[in-house]
Amino acid sequence: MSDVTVTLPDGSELTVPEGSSVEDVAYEIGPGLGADTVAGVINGDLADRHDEVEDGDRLVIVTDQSDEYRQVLRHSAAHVFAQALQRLHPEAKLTIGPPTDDGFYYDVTNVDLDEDGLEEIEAEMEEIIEADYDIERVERSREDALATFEDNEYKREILTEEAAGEETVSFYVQDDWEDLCQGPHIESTGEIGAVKLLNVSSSYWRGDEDNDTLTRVHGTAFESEADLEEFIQMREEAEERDHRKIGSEMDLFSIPDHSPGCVHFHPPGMAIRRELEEYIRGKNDELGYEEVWTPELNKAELWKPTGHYENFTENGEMFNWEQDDTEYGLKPMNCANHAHIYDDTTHSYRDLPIRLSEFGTCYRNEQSGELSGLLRVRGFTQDDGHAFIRTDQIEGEIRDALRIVQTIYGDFGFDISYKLETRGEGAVGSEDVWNNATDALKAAMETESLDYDIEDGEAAFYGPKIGIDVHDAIGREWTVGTIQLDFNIPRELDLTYVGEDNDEHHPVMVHRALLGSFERFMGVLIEHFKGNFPTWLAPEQVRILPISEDQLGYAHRVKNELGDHRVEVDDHDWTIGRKIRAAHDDRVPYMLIVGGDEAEAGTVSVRDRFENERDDVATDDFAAHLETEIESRTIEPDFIGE
RNA sequence: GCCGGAGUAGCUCAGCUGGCAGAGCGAUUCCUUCGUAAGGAAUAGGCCGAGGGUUCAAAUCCCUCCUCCGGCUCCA
Repeated sequence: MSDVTVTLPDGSELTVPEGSSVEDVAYEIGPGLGADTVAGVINGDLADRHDEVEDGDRLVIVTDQSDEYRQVLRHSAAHVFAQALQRLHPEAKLTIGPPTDDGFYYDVTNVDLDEDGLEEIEAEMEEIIEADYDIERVERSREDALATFEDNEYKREILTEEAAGEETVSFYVQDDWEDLCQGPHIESTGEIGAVKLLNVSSSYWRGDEDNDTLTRVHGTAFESEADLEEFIQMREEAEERDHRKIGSEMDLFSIPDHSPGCVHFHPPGMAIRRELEEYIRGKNDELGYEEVWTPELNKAELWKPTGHYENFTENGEMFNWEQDDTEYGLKPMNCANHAHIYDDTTHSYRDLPIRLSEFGTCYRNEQSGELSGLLRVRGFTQDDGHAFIRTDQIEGEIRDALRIVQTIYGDFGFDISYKLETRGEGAVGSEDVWNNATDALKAAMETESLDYDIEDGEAAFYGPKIGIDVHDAIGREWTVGTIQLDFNIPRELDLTYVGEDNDEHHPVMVHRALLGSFERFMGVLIEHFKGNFPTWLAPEQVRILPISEDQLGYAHRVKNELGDHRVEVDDHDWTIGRKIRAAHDDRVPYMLIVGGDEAEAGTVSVRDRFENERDDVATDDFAAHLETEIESRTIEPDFIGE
């Protein structure tokens, strides 16, 4: 018998007899590890402990101490769910049930489920766990499996497509129940310490909206009840972070029923938006952008040459209508208008780059089910900008944009990730042109030493895109800023500049939005800070709290001394304790408490939202600090303890 | 758009086996003038998301629509 050699995580190699399983290798390493083996990771993919290793494989042994263990446990929990479901609803058809980052789901059909039904199933799951059934892997012929799923077209499809060409397929059996599955799984149902079914929603078979609608049940599982408790608590905290809740508590914005997907900014929310606008204006100035403004309402023909019209009307995404025998529309993007401004005069190669920026309000008729607070809306204002450049200016232009993006997200303390979206269906322009543009973006990111994921086929129709992604409170990923490189629209619109050679050339367009849209950015910003905005952004930066009515006059004098900032005097007929409580609830960074002593001494007593306090502060000192703190965009109030 | 859930006072919610629309917080007024996370009392506030139906009687049951929430699909 010949041997095979596998590479272990520490880089060492181990030679084992051919036909050895993951578990055999583990025993070879040590009997303790062998006994603890739950599964393996072969060349990056989870594998059953009985799976054979092949020569050259990279192997990681998974025990109940491994990061992957929870994934295996949750996959088994999905099986326990499916078994419980079929005990209570034998007619239910199973499709797929994988683990996810924070739990598992199972897509089922032919059964009606609601929240009450979930409780019943959860109770049944507890019994299955209590019974501690062994989970065993059984190999069966594909023919046999097909016969088993005579009336389950989904499992049959998996067998005829994914498992095409396989002689045998694996089933996992627990008690009298089994499921077609590649595994791996834990040894017995009793290993699951805690399960919870979270909600019932829906999905499409294979994620395609032309396919059948399935019922998706989300759940989660942990090694212990304590871990589950922690998870539930984290979810509750995430709910507290929800920008819709905070937005209403802080009176930042509303999205009334009469304007679905269109945000009404209230004065406190607009204060934040204005700060963001001024901040970005500053960045655009640094980058050499000139601000313009273009209208939302245009004739539909504006978007026809570029392909925007076709792209945005295909799925009804553009608001457009006939009026006086002419078709009009609301702009879904700003580039066509900016291209017009560029094209309105002639340009020399010496003039380039020409950079136009606009806080441009766009409208897109997003599907009703997609709307979500500030994060997905129908009317939004991009901090948009288009640079018209020569090909020799591409690298510098993209790198400048990437650098400023890093500064900006650093200023807010955001964790961001980059992605590169490449040419997809419906793209305009030749593949060569796209490859050049994509390579240019890659080169710029690599020069800047940025890590990025590639998302094939996800780009806009006119050019490849760098997306800057951040997470919301419940872990959903949203693209905020973007940088896109476009060789196509300048050709389609025949935009030109006169080169050194006295010939006309097409410029290259860089489309970029640093924050993305003010709406989405504010949504993630609210969740990021949980409403506790840095002083420079806080709608109310300082609240002055007089101890009694006698100090109202002094309180207003202090307000005047603080200059042009967002300062309020609390003139309620409340006790000081109540005023402090209210200021904390309103997330005001600084409270200045003024009583008789302060009025006499000309001082203030400072309290910040962390409950730090300092008495007998000269008003000037606080005013000077406030100025500096706002100027430097400090994330947390730091007058006390600096 | 699809599947499921939900819409009651400014906010959070109770009432929903049909029978006079409720609470807490907030707001207003009065008392209190207070020293570091909610002082006391009183008052006001509602087309029970909209429209239709069943019924002697509908917040409650049925239908249609609107909006929101969670997924899916799609995107800044």
